[in-house]
Amino acid sequence: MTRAGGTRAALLDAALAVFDERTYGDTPVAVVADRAGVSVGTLYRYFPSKEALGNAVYRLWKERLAERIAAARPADASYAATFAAIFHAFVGFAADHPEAFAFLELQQHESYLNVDSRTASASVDGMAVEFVSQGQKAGEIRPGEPNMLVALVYGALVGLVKARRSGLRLTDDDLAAAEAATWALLDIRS
Amino acid sequence: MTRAGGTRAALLDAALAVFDERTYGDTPVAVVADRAGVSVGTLYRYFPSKEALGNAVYRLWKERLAERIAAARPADASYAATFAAIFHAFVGFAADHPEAFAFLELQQHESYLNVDSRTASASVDGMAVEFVSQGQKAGEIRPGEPNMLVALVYGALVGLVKARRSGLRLTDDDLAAAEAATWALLDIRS
Amino acid sequence: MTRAGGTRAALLDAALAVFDERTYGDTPVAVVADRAGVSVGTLYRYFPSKEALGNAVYRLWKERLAERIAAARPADASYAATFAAIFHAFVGFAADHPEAFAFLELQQHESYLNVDSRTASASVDGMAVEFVSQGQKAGEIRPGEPNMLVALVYGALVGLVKARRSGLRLTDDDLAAAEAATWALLDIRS
Amino acid sequence: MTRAGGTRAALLDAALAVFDERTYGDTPVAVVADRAGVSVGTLYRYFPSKEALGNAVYRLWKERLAERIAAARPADASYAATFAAIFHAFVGFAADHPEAFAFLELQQHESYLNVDSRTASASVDGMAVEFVSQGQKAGEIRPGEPNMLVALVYGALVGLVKARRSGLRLTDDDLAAAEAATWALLDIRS
DNA sequence: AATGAATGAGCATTCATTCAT
DNA sequence: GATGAATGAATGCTCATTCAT
Repeated sequence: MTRAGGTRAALLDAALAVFDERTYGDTPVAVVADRAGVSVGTLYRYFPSKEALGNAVYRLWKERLAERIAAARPADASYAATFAAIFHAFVGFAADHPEAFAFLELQQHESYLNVDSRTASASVDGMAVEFVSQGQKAGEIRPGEPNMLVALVYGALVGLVKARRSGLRLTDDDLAAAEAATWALLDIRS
Repeated sequence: MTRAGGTRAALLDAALAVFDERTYGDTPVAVVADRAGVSVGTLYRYFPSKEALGNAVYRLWKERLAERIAAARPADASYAATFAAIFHAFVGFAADHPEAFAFLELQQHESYLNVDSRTASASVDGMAVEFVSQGQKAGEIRPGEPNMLVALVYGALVGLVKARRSGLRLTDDDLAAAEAATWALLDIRS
Repeated sequence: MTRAGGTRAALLDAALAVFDERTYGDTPVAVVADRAGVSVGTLYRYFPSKEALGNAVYRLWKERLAERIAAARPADASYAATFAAIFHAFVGFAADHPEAFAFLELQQHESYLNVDSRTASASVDGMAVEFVSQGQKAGEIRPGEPNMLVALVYGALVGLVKARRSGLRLTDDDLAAAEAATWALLDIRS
Repeated sequence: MTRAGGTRAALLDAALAVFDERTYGDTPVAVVADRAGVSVGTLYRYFPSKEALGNAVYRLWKERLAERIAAARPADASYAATFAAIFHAFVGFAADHPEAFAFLELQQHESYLNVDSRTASASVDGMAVEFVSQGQKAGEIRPGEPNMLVALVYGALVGLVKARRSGLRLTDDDLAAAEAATWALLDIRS
């Protein structure tokens, strides 16, 4: 056990770590159990299958990401300011939990995600699409299919995090520039 | 055999098809051989291992993508026009070879790519970085770490293609809007 | 706990029930404990191993069967009447305790029965063989190796119970006919 | 490979042997493969699962038993003579293939037999029930539910073979007595 | 050259048994 | 006494790779 939260939390932590180092598909459950400091049998006491474990990890972190973004959104602010807040929440999440972000966005989960996990994922997307739609109505965000704009912005952010993961060192100024550039994707004035 | 190019080409075709339908990691070599209409033994006559096959597919299509982008780049044109050309080449490649694009950009290859494959990948990136650097010197592309800007743009493009793959229908107007938005990521005037 | 007899009896009851529904070999001890309403740990307080539990269940019911047959045997009666009494005891036992009879006679226990259980089993057989031998001496039962005749009769009865278990519906008249037929196996006049 | 018939036949032979020595449920597939002199992987090339292997063995021998009984049945003969022929076929089969007979009749297969196997099993039963029904119409076999009479006779035969398996030595005279006794189960004159 | 049978290490999962609380 | 979390050996099955034909 590596955490106060007990065995289950230790398993979720260990699973995230090793799923990130290798990949969900390339990680034997024995490796997860080892990392968590428990036996395979114990892992199966907490999760009925490897898939269930993968879904639990996925959902846990998607929900944390969703919460962080939801919490970051200021009540009254311009769209540019709101975007900045959301952008920082997103990049901050990726900075604080790089393994979690990489696991969520850089791996393919199609083959095992269940409906709850997909719902959690859709919730993050939904918030983003809604944000864009409202910005368009307010005349602050460029016109166009909102899902497409979200895909572009989300993809850009994922690309950014992926590049950092590959070794790209970025200063705070760089990140500020990244924010400005990404906002330009949406800004009606660009 | 499904191609004039012979058995090797048939295997590369089959591999791309099944690696896209499933995943490199989830695809038994027997499935590739079946799809190519040959036996496993024959597959191993052309490729010494599954990894070698995966690398060959990866490199083949990364190189085709690089060629298409290189060919698309106009000799003398504004940076905006050059960007438009590159954007179209990229999106056109994804439209013409959706399985290839998905295999290249939507899967994780870290665990098996060899140095040649990584070189081929870097060549696409290198062209993009060079384009951005020159644009910056010419005062047309916003300042900032060129690798970072490339990561943002490349990520946005990948996000766009991924969204289409997930079922998002886009009109030509939508794509024009996407191009404008993505160019705004770089445009010094944004 | 489902019985006045306490935890041990509850475990024996539960074990018989689930060993019949599934099979001794296919039943995890946790299922037995659950059914008895106790924890696995408690099961192991009463029985040192799964084998010990299996043997206890086996012996318990073999002994009950032996007692019932012994009790049914009339003091003075013709062999035909004695046979009828034994037959009824046997069939009555199977009717009253179908799970017990099925567990005893329809499963394979060779892999785990200990010597006490085998002794209990032999006691039932012994009574039958002795009955046949005496009947032969009295000129009422057909000649032949008594163990063989017992095997035929016992097998016929097992076949009958097995058929009922498989869904064959029998009236009282049918059962009377079965008794007559089975007696014919032994009757020197047949 | 232990047989001319090739790997598949060797696996069926090995499976019967070890399923008889232990039990279907208690036999790891690795033991079957070992006995057949092949690797586990090879076993799975011939049978998609352990269940499939179990069914194949079951069906193979049920069909052989059915064939032997069908072949033994004389065209024109009294019911007693026909019964004698069937009895001898049955006991002869058990004598010639004791492991097959034990596997078929002394184990529980309910948990894995598929519909084809059950059909094969029903074919043996069906022949017996038909024989009894016709004998009843001809006034040679005692009245009563034919399935019940078959269950008694079949059970008696199984009991006989089981006893021999347990070490009971029987002479030809004993077997003749067994036949007479078993026929008495059916004979209307008993 | 082509085939496909054979191999065996590797993986997800189960379950009898133990023991700290 | 009772509990149930923890253990880890065992099992069914897969699949990359080899090699005799």
